[in-house]
Amino acid sequence: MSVDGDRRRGPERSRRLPREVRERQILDAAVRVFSEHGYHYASMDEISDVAGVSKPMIYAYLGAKEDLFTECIRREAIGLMEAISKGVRSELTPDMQLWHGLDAFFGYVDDHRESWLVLHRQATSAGGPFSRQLLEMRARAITLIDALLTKTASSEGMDSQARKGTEAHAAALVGACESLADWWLDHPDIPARVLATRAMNLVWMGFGDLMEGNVWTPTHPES
Amino acid sequence: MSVDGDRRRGPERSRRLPREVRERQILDAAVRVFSEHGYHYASMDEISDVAGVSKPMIYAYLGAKEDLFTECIRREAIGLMEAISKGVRSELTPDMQLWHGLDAFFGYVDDHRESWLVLHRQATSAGGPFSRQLLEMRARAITLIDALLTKTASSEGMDSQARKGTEAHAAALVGACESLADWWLDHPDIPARVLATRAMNLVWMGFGDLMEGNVWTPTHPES
Amino acid sequence: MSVDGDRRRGPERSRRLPREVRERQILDAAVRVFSEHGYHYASMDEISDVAGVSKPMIYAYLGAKEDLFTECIRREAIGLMEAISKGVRSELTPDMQLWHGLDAFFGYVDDHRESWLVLHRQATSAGGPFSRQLLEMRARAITLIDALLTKTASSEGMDSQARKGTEAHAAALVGACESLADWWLDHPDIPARVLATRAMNLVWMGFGDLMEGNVWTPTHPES
Amino acid sequence: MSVDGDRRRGPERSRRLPREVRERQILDAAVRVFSEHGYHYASMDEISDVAGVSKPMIYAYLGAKEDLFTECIRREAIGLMEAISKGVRSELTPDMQLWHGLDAFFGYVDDHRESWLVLHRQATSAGGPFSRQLLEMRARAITLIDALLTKTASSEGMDSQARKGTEAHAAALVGACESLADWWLDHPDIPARVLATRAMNLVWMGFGDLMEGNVWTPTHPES
DNA sequence: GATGAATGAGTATTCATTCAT
DNA sequence: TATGAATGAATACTCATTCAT
Repeated sequence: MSVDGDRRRGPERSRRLPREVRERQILDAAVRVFSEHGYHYASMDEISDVAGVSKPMIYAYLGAKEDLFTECIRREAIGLMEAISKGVRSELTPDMQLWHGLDAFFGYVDDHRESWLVLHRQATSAGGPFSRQLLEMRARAITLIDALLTKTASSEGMDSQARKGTEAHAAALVGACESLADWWLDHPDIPARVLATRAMNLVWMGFGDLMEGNVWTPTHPES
Repeated sequence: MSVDGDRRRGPERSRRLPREVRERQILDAAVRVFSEHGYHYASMDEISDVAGVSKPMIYAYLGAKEDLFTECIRREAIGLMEAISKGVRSELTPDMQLWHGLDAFFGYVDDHRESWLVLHRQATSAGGPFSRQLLEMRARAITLIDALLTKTASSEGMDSQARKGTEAHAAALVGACESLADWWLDHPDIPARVLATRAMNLVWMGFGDLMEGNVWTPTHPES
Repeated sequence: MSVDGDRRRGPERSRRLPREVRERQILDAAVRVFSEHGYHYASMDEISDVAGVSKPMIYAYLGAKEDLFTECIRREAIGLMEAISKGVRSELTPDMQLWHGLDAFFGYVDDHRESWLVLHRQATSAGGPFSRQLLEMRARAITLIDALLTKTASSEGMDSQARKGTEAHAAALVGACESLADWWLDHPDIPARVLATRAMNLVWMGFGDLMEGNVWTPTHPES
Repeated sequence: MSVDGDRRRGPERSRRLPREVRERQILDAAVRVFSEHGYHYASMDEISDVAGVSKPMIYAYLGAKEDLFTECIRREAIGLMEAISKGVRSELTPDMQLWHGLDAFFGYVDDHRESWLVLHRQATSAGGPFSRQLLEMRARAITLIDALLTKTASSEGMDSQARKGTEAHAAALVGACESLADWWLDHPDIPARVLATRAMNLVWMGFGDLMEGNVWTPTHPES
């Protein structure tokens, strides 16, 4: 299948490294391979090859293929959530929190396409036990957004009926962002910030407003 | 692996059926099995079992596993798009077209969970050659929505900058609907119509409006 | 494997033919397919296709694949032997009999490459039960030649030691002719008669004589 | 299919052998099985069984069935050609070179029936990509003999017409030897040397001479 | 700590062959 | 007579996983 004779190798297979380093090597390789071929078409052989480590090491350090994949997702999910969390500072107003969160999200995806691919494409549908990891992250994201929306809503005295819908609304927003990120892969010239703005408008203004020329913009644009 | 000893069988293995019928049987079984286990964990053995047909028939009629899966996607994608198309009648105003399209979408997903699972979850990430089929359908959906949005925009004299964004907006909407449909799986009590309404509001009104009590509703609610 | 979409078909699948005709149709197709792909790579499907007859017919008329192949060999072997026999008329002197036999052999191979391929290449090594059929034909040929050689030998008072070797000599001659015929496939410009002459010289004169300019030629060259 | 319940096993399945050794074991087993059943009827299962090695090892070390078979042919062809080359020492006169070459050939076949079977029977007709390997060896042999004949011919002032025929003559000789070797399988009592002598006489003297009592003999008969 | 050697268990795919019509 | 429909049985090949060193 993978015919490339000059198999790119990872680190020059230096010996006797501390466990911590090895683990990172392996995970890096795994993310790369998983993002390239998908969970099922990725073989432990290739991962060990790319990592510059023998297969038994992988099993010793990170367990079976499933565990390895799960760990990949976990690591990348944490990375993504951390990036987002950094943006969402609690001293900001809800809408600015949301804006910075979106901005951080698209910025992260921009910088870590492989991570994003693993998280979104592979993890979603790799099969059984992985979705959970992913769904949890998604759930966290939805909850986060839901909280923001709810806070806004209650502070502005939103009627109770609309309030009920915030969770669904948050789910929709997450999906919209994922979809935008996907769509982005085919339109790579667009800067991250533009996408973030679009997502923000989608949530905040709605298409109806857009038509009337009401566009949301960050009040204090940065950098 | 598959532990159910009393393997459920499909049709009572009646013999000598015309090709057309068998093909449908097989596709039905395939959709069922693929939606349940995912592409990779689905085995031809189980599919043939569920279809009540021997494996050689499957290969004779529908080709290798890849072809079979592709055909599943194709059939379901067509089904979904037809359902939607039925809603989007061109004599309606754009917003009503959009509304009926969304309504049809959620209605279809409600009635054909398996089909939706195959289309959304499995096909997205099954690996190589399948995404294309899927991406095409998605692209068609995006184009369709884009057209609606653009028509509205131009008829209402939208400024050119916002008009540029309609495709991304459409992509976001598609993603949002997918995500809503997914989220729905965990909240099955909500009626399809409610979701459609929410999606419509998301697109049309934006959250800002929602907070102000501006809620879009179909002018002529039906049934 | 066989990708030719416009699968050449045999006779226009006319119906209700007498058994005899059908059998010939089938055998013709079989010889063609076997000679092209070899016994194992030939599929009953392709044969039935080429013959313009459904598979059950083949089984009804000619039995299983093995039987079919055996019958092919039988028919072609008979054809070849008959051609040769026609040349070897008993009223001729032994050397002229041999000469005409060789001439007939190369002439036949020239006219029936497919038959020859089936007989020589496929039948030789197709595996178990076929070689017999082939070996029998070969044995008949060897016996025939042996008889000629022996007759010559005894009529010329050959010493008994040399006489013992005639069978091996005959075997060698048969092999030499086969090899020549094979070699011929790569040098198709050479006329059949030239090869026959060469074979004759090989047997009759030996290389030593050839060097001395002793060349055997048919005394009465024809047409 | 293979009915011998008490499947003979190869080496006592000793563990942890270096790759080189395993490869030889596997090739030995493969030659044995291929020579016995032929390429198509030989199953990888049986080969792995006979080799005392699991199938994955075979694939890891020697590749797919085709590759394995090709490698068998290559190894055996090299063995045969080396044996012959040892006999054909360039300081000898051409006829003695030829004689020793023939002697070496029949000696080798005598000692390695299985190898010969694989080379001659199976490789000839196994189907597609193998014949090449074989045909190359054959071509080498023909060229070798052709060179010998040509050298003799030119040194003795053979006329140009006869000289042209040496390649065909060589091809015929190769075929004759193969045929003799085959025929030998049914007459195993005959010593190799006798066959070599007969082949030599066939080439060198021709039947005509034989009848006159002219027999070629090695001037310095050995062991 | 690190790995080359080794395998069990599974899966897609094919093909000769035979009913039922 | 003639065939489309149907299958049992086999086989090549792969991959995650684990010893023995």
